[in-house]
Amino acid sequence: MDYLEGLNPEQKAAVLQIKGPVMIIAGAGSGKTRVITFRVAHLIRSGVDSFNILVLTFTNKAAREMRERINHICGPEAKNIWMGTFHSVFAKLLRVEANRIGYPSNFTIYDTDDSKSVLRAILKEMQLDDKLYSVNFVLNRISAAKNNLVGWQEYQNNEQIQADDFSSGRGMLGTIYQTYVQRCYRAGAMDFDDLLFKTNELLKNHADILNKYQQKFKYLMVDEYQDTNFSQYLIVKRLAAVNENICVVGDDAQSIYAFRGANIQNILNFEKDYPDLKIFKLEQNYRSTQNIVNVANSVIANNKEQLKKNVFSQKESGDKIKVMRAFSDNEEGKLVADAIMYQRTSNGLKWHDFAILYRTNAQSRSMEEALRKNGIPYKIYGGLSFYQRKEIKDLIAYFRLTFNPNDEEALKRVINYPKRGIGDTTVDRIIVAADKNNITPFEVILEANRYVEKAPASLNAFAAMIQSFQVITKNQSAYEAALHIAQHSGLLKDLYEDKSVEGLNRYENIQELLNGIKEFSEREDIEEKGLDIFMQDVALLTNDDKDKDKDADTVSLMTIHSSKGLEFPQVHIVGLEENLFPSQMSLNSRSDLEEERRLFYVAITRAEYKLTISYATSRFKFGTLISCEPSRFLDEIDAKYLELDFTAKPAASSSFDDERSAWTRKNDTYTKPKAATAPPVKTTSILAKAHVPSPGFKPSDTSNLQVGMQVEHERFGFGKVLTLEGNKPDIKATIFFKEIGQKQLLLKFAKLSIVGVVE
DNA sequence: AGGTCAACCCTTTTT
DNA sequence: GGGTTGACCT
Repeated sequence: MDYLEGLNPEQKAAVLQIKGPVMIIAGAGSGKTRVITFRVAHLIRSGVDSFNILVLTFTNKAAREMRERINHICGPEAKNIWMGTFHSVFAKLLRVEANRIGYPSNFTIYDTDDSKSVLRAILKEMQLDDKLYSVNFVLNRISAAKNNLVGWQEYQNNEQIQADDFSSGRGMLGTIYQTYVQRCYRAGAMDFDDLLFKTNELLKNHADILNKYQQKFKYLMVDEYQDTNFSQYLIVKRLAAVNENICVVGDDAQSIYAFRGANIQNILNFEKDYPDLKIFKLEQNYRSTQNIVNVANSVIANNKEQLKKNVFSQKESGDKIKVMRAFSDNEEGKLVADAIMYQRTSNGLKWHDFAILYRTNAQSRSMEEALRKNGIPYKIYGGLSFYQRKEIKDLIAYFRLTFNPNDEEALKRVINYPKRGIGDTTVDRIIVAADKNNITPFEVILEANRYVEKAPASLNAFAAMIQSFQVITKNQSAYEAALHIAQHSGLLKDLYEDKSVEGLNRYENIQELLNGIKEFSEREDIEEKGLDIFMQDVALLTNDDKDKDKDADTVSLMTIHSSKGLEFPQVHIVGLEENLFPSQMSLNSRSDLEEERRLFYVAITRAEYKLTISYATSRFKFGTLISCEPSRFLDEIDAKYLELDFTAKPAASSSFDDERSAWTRKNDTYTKPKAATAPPVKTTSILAKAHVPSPGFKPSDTSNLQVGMQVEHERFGFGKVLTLEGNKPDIKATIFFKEIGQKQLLLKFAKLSIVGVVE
């Protein structure tokens, strides 16, 4: 039992308790990952069949790393464990059982963009006020319903929900929800929430299937349990109901995903579901200095709802937490960059010892600029992932359409990209015909001449192309098929011909995706290697799943949310300002504000020995300068842990005799140098303001327009006709306009009035 | 059908 | 400040 050495008593007890319900409350930096991996290893060593273990994690990355570590201890047995995110594990399960709920096993997984696009179409068709029914609002509402296992029927029949919707003037939400579900079904698609919703449906309505998986997953572990939602909670509860070998691990203080449906009550009330529960608390923080741990504790103490624990560190007390003030977001970037430069040089550190954490992605820009100016290498984590880039989504849409021609979002994406003369009008006609005849859009295209008026010949060609792809993917390897599709769709050529920097980049990204598929084709540890298998969980892959150069020596930039679980020797938390952190959206309720505070807690506890916090007193927001107040969270830190660094001062220096009051003083003693707050200059183009039509301007009949005539154009002003070319309806005129110069106009469109014949 | 330009959101956080 | 949408032009 060598792996049990080096665990503290509490960790060891948690690892050894393999039977019955277990809850491990793991404070930040308390060795949680070790405990989980060792516990799984211990299950296997104790004779549990690795096929009977299910481990649910928050990210794919966490699952991969854990599997590697278990593999290290237990060898290849580790491969048999079902391990992954809720979404990927149950997507896999649903593909096996899809026919039981009326879905094809090759169902598409719609990502958030797809979902929004479906909703946009529905809202447009229903002609609803897009202020009242914004896509984001509607999607959130539907998502919340699904995460609470409220289907559209129940949504429509629930008096409370209906009363709420009607009182806010959004009585159509139930109908939108219904249409959305039906559209997804018609497209053979599930959205992210469906993966959990449908799993619940499956387990609830099919006793044999529930029984099958209860027998299979005799041992369950759930990581980051504080971030599970009701839908996830119920899946776990159902699966664990017979054996009750359920172990959840988490930290209520780090629950930061309530905004997307996570329910902190799942962990706070876990004991109620399992009276025999054994609770273990990991309270020793092995990551950070005492000062950092104490600061974190003092902040989180302001929250009411939490499980009791006492996180402590036995490391040195360490440096105080430095607080820097800047006068603008750009200056904040500069201060941070300078501090990193200084620290690296004077302590012989690497760039990768530093992380900059922020509340919102938009804050990365000022940081990036400062780092670039100083020649500091950096990498942004999160943000737009590889798989969210347009060109990647385009090619993947071709793949999706090949395997599931009913995938309407994929169809809309590529039917006219690259351009093949199938415009919006034709697409609209296809959709209308599909609705009318109760068939899918692709079925309409297959018989375009029958269903679509003025169907362009390119429609038939498009259908034939997709069908040829279907043949190719059956007979060729994933890589060969993918390359074939990239070439024959015209996508590769289209990108190749774009010689701009971005175009080149896009072309390279496609090459990279193809390379990835090639690697997949050549893998030896899996049997099925078709493109269809590669595609199965592409929608679930995220940023950290494609880290090619993670060993690079760079400063890390990321949102606090994506920093969860990571640690860095030196951490900068930036933008500690009211309305930014805590976010303005969180100020209305105690629970939202407490979530912000937990977020701050997470940020603080990423640091090993040096933590620097900064804020700016003014910042650009939506292109305009606003002034900012220091965050209330700064007030919550006991001053004895802090070291204020206000050396960056504007010309008119300020007096900070009373340091504590510096935060709270609403009107700083110095006057902020009046930044250029002149109204933003409207950069109207020369064209736009070129001409105001003469009073009574009216386009005249131009069928007998002659070269040399003087004309007036609605926007371009007065000019003279230089040449006329082309035949009847498509006559093109070259006209020299006094104000803007020469232009070519098609007479059938141009709004011209003949002023006179001169010369 | 397709390209260009102004107006319009917008910023929480993401599996 | 930046990306997306819709109107208008060709």
